[in-house]
Amino acid sequence: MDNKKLIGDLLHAHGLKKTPIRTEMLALFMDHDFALSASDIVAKMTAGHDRVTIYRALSSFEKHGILHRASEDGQGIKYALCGQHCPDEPHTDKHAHFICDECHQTYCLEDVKVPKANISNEFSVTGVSYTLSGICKQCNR
Amino acid sequence: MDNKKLIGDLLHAHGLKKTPIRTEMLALFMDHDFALSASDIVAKMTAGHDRVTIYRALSSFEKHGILHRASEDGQGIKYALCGQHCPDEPHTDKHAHFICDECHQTYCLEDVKVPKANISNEFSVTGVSYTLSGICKQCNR
DNA sequence: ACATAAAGTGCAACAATGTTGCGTTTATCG
DNA sequence: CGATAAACGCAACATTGTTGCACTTTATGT
Repeated sequence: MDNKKLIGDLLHAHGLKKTPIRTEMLALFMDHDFALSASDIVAKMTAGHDRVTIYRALSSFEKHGILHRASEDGQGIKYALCGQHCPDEPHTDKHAHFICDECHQTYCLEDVKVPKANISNEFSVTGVSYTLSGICKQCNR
Repeated sequence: MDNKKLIGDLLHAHGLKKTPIRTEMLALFMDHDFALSASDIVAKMTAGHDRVTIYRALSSFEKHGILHRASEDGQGIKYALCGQHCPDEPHTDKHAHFICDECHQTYCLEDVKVPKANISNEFSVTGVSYTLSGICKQCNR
């Protein structure tokens, strides 16, 4: 796949610069079907880059609707690529996520929509998160 | 309310010892209708106790089905009291939670049940979490 | 009441995640 | 090419959570 071109366009479309680090980061996200944390990325990058750079890139990507938070299970925030039509904050790409108890990967369940909330109107709901856990497709074999 | 007696019974029923620290901790949970984190508790306790002690008490309470994790939003794990009939791990008291974007408190929505998951059987689901966010009843006034 | 075992507490030290400030480098656009 | 804004790297720090070890307190049986 020619992700290089795709990534360049993606960055450009959001007014971000196409740097080697950010290109490699997005390539990593495209190469995995599960979510990645900052430390996952640091570990997978070819050259050893500063953690701060990764954190700042992730924040920027989230703000621009390129990535969304897939889970934050105490071992850090994991991000995944947003769908095609996800705008800047607030994100609208609302689907469920799955966290594996064995390998601790987080998967986006794109086809599982987050259920509508039915709740006392003392609370104003603006966000919903729906997260399943158990054993994932890989560990299940 | 005579929570003192209640708390003693609760601890005893789980084979835990009734110490001043743990009694005060549980009293704190009974006095608040939102979830508390380890640092919340350290701040609210009358005497300055070691963080480690609080962490270990929280873990113990969770293991014995006295507390459950209400949220873990990056600023730490918040716990809340379990319902009457919650057994030891795994917890079965499954309800939704609400996190306020303004005051950052977490509320248990005891009457909002967690929706059933409808998901590919490549994944084995054993846990579900359903968390709403927005503005809470206090901040909404 | 007393001894004992188990549970609970405190201290020190540590690991991991995430942030901020600041100076330098790099990409992009005219 | 030159200017500007974004991106990067380093140092330093805050917070959350853990572990090992020694000591204290609670509950239990006799």
